[in-house]
Formats: sequence, structure tokens, C-alpha cells
Amino acid sequence: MTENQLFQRLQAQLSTLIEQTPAGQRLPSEPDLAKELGVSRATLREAMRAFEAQGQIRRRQGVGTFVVGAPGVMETGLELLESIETLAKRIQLPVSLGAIDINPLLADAAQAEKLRVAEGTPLVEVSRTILTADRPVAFLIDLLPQEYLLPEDLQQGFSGSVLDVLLHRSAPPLARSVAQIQAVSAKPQIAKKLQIQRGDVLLLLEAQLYGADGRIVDYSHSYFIPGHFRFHVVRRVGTA
Amino acid sequence: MTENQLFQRLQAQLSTLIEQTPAGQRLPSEPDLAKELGVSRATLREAMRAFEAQGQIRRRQGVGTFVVGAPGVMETGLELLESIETLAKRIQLPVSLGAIDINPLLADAAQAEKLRVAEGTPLVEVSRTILTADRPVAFLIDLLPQEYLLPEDLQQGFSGSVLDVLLHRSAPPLARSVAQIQAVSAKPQIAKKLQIQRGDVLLLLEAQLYGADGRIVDYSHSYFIPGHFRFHVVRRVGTA
DNA sequence: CAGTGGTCTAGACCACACG
DNA sequence: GTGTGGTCTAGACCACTGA
Repeated sequence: MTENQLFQRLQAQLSTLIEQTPAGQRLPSEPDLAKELGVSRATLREAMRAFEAQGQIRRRQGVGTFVVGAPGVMETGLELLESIETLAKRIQLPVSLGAIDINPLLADAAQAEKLRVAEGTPLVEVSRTILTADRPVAFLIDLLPQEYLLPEDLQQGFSGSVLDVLLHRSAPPLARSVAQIQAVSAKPQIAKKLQIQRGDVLLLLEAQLYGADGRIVDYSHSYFIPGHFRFHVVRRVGTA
Repeated sequence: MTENQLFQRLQAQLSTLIEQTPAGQRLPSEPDLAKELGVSRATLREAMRAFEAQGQIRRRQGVGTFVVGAPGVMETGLELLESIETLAKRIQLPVSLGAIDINPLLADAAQAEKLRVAEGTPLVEVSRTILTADRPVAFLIDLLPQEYLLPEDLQQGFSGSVLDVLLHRSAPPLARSVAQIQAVSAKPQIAKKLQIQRGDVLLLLEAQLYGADGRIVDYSHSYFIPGHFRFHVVRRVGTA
């Protein structure tokens, strides 16, 4: 073959188009663009997917597809536990709290196992989205026993971060957090919250926060859109 | 709406079907399955995508779609740098070396910047796939100056791991590795190596290995199929 | 209301593996 | 050759936004 797949050619063409379009401008509609590039709409959409997943474009149903400017990247090491809000303040990147949902509930079997509590224990689930430049870039879910945090604790002057509340209260005393790192495909529910397409790629940090007594204080899922975050970890060389 | 999207219903049906099918067995062909489930082939394929990305099924062009048994999961902390081969031996999981490619080259501008060497410096690029149960689960690329590793060094009794060669030689002395963690969508070239579909989700570790003198000894990209690996990191609480 | 992106269909052709 | 998965098309209908 002298040429690559249609898909690759398309992505190159789209890349050029996106670079040449000023930030905030609308791209041609999908039917128009497909006709102009000589492909079907399905193929065009498939090729556009990567650019949306990387945060370079944003598609809004009923409105259009827009080019997003160079994003502020939040870069941080994972060794020290800190909230997104604290990180953003530290690197002077403006973020804001999107929709927040505080939901009291009783532990079902799966939740009880994750938190190592008895089934039926009163819990509180806090989920929220983080925005930069009015775009969702992270979706965070905290689940913890009401013993550690009552829904009322989150009423006044709440930044959105459950972690910051726990850290500043110094009760219960905290020991450490263990985070599992995964790459996942966005489920429809999560995709909707982050205003991306289902199936788009996300980085997931699934973390247990341990108290000084060894109990699990908080169990969290943090979904991040690639391109806005850069996490790193230092790995030591040796045998110990 | 009383029911969810077609896509979600389909995934639930597929999940049941996959669970009920013995490992190694072939699923019905895509046209048959689409007809049976009452959807188009395109929709069926979209729904199957998540299962392939998680390593639960494997599609082989010209052959069929097969159910993969419960995979051996390689779980490890990231604090200590070790090769996949060493990790696998430590947790007694059988892995084997797939295709390996050793490619001497001269540094272009981008490579020179990554390794902090002059353009035109002789380099060697080693790429390889890791298999468990004859299925690719990781694709690794090492790039380093020939000063540190000559292609000839990899001839006899080479396990596949550049890192292990460097560690066992104790020359040059190594200080640490810094790894960036990202979620990425599989590009066509990578997807082919890992026998997955382009666009499937992958975990990427992009790492610089530093020598004791502060120079970069090795620059690597490691792509992992989710479901076969579990990486975790311990995050400390506090202000320091 | 008109126009946008989101979903789904039916069918076609291709590349590949296996007999 | 036959049958598989991989790609692409043309068109339809829906849900949503904003004038």
C-alpha cells in the first residue's frame, strides 16, 4: 500500500484543521465536514474522538464542535496526598467547583466490603466535578462513614474537597492513602458528567485513605481527562 | 424512559454471555450475534469493545472471537523500579517474551531532547511485547544511547529487559527513575502490536531513568492493557 | 422552529486465517 | 474458497440548544 488507512489520513487532516482554528471558534458541522473531507459521518466522528478525549475540542449537542485553547496542565507527584483544590492553588491554576452531589445512604454489601464496615452502616457519598475554563476535567467520588463526616459538615464554606475537610479537622488522625492507578473507558454516566463521549479514555485513581488506627476513613474514585493532568512518581533503584 | 440506552442493555447481555462461555471457547460470529441480539453489527462491535479492552475477550481477524479466562493480575507498587520480568517472577506468574525488535539509530531532534544528548548521537531502540498465556499484555519501548548499551549486548541470554541488563551490570550507576502516568487511546501501530483495536484504552508509563551523575540513561514508554496489571502507590499524609 | 451532535441501521467491501 | 473480524458508507431518527 502506498497510503495508510483512511482513519490515519483523516486524523492528520483534522489535526491541521484544529491547529489552524482559533481557540473558541466553531468547526464546521459534522455533515459539512464529512462531505468536505470525502468520508462518511461515522468515520469522521471516530477520527474526531481522539481529539475530544485529549481535550483539544469540545462537542456540545445542539450547539456545535469548538476548538479548545491550550489547557493549563496540572502536574504533580503522587507521593504526597493532596486535594485537587490544594494542587491548583499551589501551581496557580484557576479551577472551580462544578456540580456537587451529597448523598447519605446505607452501606450495601459491596460498599461495606470496600470500607470494611458492617452492611447498613450510615455512609455519605460526595461526588463533584472540577472545572478549568468552564470545562469539566475531573470527576471525583468520595465514600465514607458518617462517623467521620456528616452531610451537615459540608454546608458552609465547603470548597468541595472532602480530603481538605478531613485534613484540616485533624480528626480522625490520618496515616496514609493507597491509590490504585488504572486506565478506563468512560461509562455513559461518567462521560455525561465530564461532557465527553462514552468510551473515551480516562485515568482513574481508586484510593483508600487509612486512619492512624488502620481503619479506612475514605474510599474514593477520581476520574481525570488526559491532557489536563500529569501525574508522576519517583521510583527508586535497588533491592530494598 | 423506562429503559436505558441500547448500548447499555447490550453490554449487560454480552456480560452474561461471556460469563456463561467457558474460557477459550469461541463466541458466535459477529453477524450471527448481531442478528440474535437484534442490533446492527456496528452497535454490537461498539459494545464488545469494552470487553476486549479489559482483556475478557480476544478478537482475531479471520478466526473468531474467543473468551479469555480470568487473567493473572500483576499487582505491584510503583515505588521500587523493577522490570516486568522480575515482577512476574516475584509473584510467580508465567510471562514470555513476544516479538522483540532491536534498532540502532541516530538521535533526531525530538529524541535528542528527551535524552538530553546531542542530535546525531548513536542510540539503540529496543521494543518488545510481553505475553501471558500467549496473549500480549504489554508493549515496551526503551531508547538509550549506545554509550550505555550496544546492540551486541543483547544477543546471548537476553531476557528482553533492558532494565535488568543495566541493573545487573552495575554500570553505569543508577540513581532513580521518574515515571509519568497517563491514560491513552491505542494508536493503530500500538494496537496492532497488542492485538487490540485502535482506540482501546491503555495505561502508559513514560519513564526517565537517571544515572548517579544526573544524566538520563534510558527513556522508555510502557503500554499496559488494563485488567492484567494493577499498579498502586502509597501517598503520605502531611505537609512535608 | 431549524440546526447541531448522539445513536443506530443495513449493507458493502476488504484483509486475514484455515482448510 | 469460505468464513471470520476490520473498515467504511449512506441514510435515518433522536435529543438537545438557541433563536
